[in-house]
Parts: sequence; structure tokens; C-alpha cells
Amino acid sequence: MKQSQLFTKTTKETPRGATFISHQLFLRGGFIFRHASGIYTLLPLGLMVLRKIENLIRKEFEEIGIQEVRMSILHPAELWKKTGRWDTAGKELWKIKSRNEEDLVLAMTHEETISAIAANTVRSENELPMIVNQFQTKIRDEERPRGGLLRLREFIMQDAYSFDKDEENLDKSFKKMVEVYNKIFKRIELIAIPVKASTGLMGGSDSYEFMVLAESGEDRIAICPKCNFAANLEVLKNAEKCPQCGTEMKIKRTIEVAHAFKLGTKYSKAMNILYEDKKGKKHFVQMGCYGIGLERAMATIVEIYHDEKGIIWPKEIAPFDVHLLSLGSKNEAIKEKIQMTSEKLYQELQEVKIEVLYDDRKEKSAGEKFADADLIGIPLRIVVSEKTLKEDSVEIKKRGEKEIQLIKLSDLKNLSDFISSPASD
RNA sequence: CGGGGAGUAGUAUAGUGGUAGUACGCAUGCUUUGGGAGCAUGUGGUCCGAGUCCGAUUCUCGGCUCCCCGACCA
Repeated sequence: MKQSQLFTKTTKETPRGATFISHQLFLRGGFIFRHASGIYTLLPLGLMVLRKIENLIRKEFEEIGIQEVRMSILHPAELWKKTGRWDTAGKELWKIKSRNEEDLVLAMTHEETISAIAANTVRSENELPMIVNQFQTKIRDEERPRGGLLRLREFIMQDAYSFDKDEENLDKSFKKMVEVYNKIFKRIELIAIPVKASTGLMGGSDSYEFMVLAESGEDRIAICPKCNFAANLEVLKNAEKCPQCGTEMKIKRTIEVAHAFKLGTKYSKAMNILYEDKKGKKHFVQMGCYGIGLERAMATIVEIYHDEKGIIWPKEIAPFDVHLLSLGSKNEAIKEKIQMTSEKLYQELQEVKIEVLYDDRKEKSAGEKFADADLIGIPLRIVVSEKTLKEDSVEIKKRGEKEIQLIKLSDLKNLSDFISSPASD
């Protein structure tokens, strides 16, 4: 992508009212646009990051046989009345009416809809276990949206639902999901601690929150420094001593990026999801649900991976692999050579499937291009300039590192090796 | 839902009971190109409503919006 063609621009100024670093950097870098509190558009760069996260999750899920669906976000009120949540969900549940005075609900979550489907599809023990997933918009009338993308009124959630024949198998599905979540968080470079939490509105028997340690976090959890046992403060009555080893617990601020619930039979009973065992006897299925807030995960990453100049994206979810900067020169001939070299490099990188943001802007000063590169946070920066061409080279620098290397133009074949090498710490 | 802060140009900010200023941006021209570059010209603004006053962007009241802390959530 040529930066001159990019829909958005960056700004130097920190927008008024943005106190969270991720919020500031997203706005300044042109990743998002705010329409109202907790309501944002994802601009091209923001959408690219979100899709990277989404696709990474999708691939991990495909590998363990999870199917994908996309459920509606308009739900008939009747569904929510069946489970009782029409009354118990509170003000967060957004209720609307159609022109015919039909009561509808905007999807706050999808237990009701998936259960309605399962009630109509699950028949026999042989069909279980089953896990289905979706990436879909959730709409919640939040009392207090905050921190840009950290807490939204409208957001994309990855939400998966498991169906099992009994509790023992539910435990297996649950474990499988926790394992895949750990894998996902590792890939997006978040250290997410599974923390025992209360089940709240969702109901069911057991739940785990995936908490990422962050200064700007809004939750407080207790962690045992010795055995790493962690629990939400609302579940733990006595937060001073670890219930497992008796060591004094430490309180840390965290952001909740995911939540996994064992729902048990709450929804299968309400919605009549029954299977027949081998003897022809009917049983309610055991359900579980598992969700990651995509925008929140994205914002959490920025809360952790940034410096005073901008974002430092982890490799797997950066909007581009390479930021190619083409600088100017007062010498016409050199200027032309710089342009030709960068243009060629841009084409070559794309040919080997490296995603490049090419700063081809002619009117921008070198300083501004560097500042933008730091702000946007693409993992690898390549500079073509008068200085580098004197050495028949381009300059390569990793975002977040100080080291700058010159690489001969003739050695650029190896660039893709260089890019795919694991990020050093 | 309780507590606190804030609304002035596209953005960030200053100031004043009497003609609203600066910087950035944007537009045009020229000059520039290794850390948000220079000169010139131009563009453009007091959240809404009521009240006090000769006069309100400023004071008072009401509303709306945004941000932060607490409760809840992904």
C-alpha cells in the first residue's frame, strides 16, 4: 500500500479527552475514528490489525475442528424471555421495537441464539462433542464506555460455544478451549493469566477470566508469587494468603481480554437442547462459552507494546510487515534514483508476499516520515535515501530497537529471511 | 447509578462583560528533504437553550456531549 493513497492521516497532537495511551496512539495514528463514547469506526490500519487477530484465531480454531457460523445481531425478544434474561440482563441489554411493535433485542451475547439453533440440530449422543464459533458484533448499553477501544458499546467478539453429553466431557472441551486460548495469546504476545472468576449474569458452574497484567488495567486480581495461583478479588474472600500454598498474595492491575464459562445445563434446559443416548434416553446437553473481545485485545496490546514515540506491534498482528520510507534529496538525479530504487523494492517485496506500507509521499520531510513510522509501529523499517544509496544499500531498523543496519542492495534477496526471523527480545 | 473534570477553527490551545488570538492542518506559489523544515498569501471558531445586562464566548440556571474515578463487563 502506498502511504500517499492511505485514507487516513496521522496527527502530532494528542486528541483532547484521550487519556489512555492506546486510545491516544490509535487516534493519532489514524487507526480509529470516534463517533460517540464507546462507538468507533475502524479505519484501514485499525481494521487490518483486527483482521490479523481474527484470522489468527480462525486458523487456530480450524486446526482443532471448530466450525464457524455467523449469528444475527437482531434477536426476537421471545428468545431472551425463554431464558429469563429479558428481565435479568439489566440495562445493558439493548431492547428495541420494530415498526409493528415487535420486541427485539440487539445481540449483547449469543447464548440464546446458539441454543435455539442447537435445540433444532442436536439429536444424538453421537453428534457430541461439538464446538462452534463466530466473530460477530456485540451491542451493549454500557454505563461507562472507556479508554477508547478498551470498553466499547459496540465491538467484535470471538465467541465459541461447546456442547457435550456430560460434565466430564464439558471439562474436556473447556480444557481444549483454554489450551487454544493460551496458544492464541502467546501468538499475539499477550501474557494472559487464567483467573478464577464469578459467573455473574451468564450463570453456570465455573468461569475463568483471561487477565493481562497492565498498569492501565481496571480489574484487580490477587496472584500468588510462589505458585502463581490467581483469582479475581470478588471470588477470593481473603486475598492476603494463597489458598493453595499460604503465601502472601500480591494485588495487580489487569485487563480482562477473554472469558470462558462452564454454562452447564442452564441454557439447554431453558431452550430444550436434548440428545438421545444409546439406550434412547434423553438428556440435556452440557454447554460452555468462550469469548475474546477483539478490539479490547488490540488495545491491550498497545497498552503494553509502545514507547514514547508510538506503537510497537507484535509481528503477527502488525498492519504491515515492512514500512518502506523513501526520502528526498536536493539533487534531482539522486532523487530520481531514490524513487526508482524504492519503487522497485516495493514491487519486489510484494512479489514475495511481504506486506509493505510504502511511504512514497514527496512533500513530506524525512522527520515526518520517521515520526509516522514510529507512531504506526510496523515491525521493520526500511529506508532508501541519498545516504544509503551512497553505500549501494538500504537501511534496516526494527521498531523498538536502536540498532540500524545497512544492507547492500545486492543482498536484498535475503531480506525475506531477515523479516521472517523471529523477533529478538 | 454516585463522585470529579472539560466543551473556543479540521486538530491542539490562549484570552476577555465591549472588534476572539496563537500553533499545527488545509489551499496556492516558491524554497526544502536523516527526526513533525522555511517564507509569503489565503481558509476557518466561542456546544445548545433560557436568564441577568445597553451589551454574554465570558456571569447565573437548565440541557446535551466528552473524559476520569468507583460498580459491572470482553
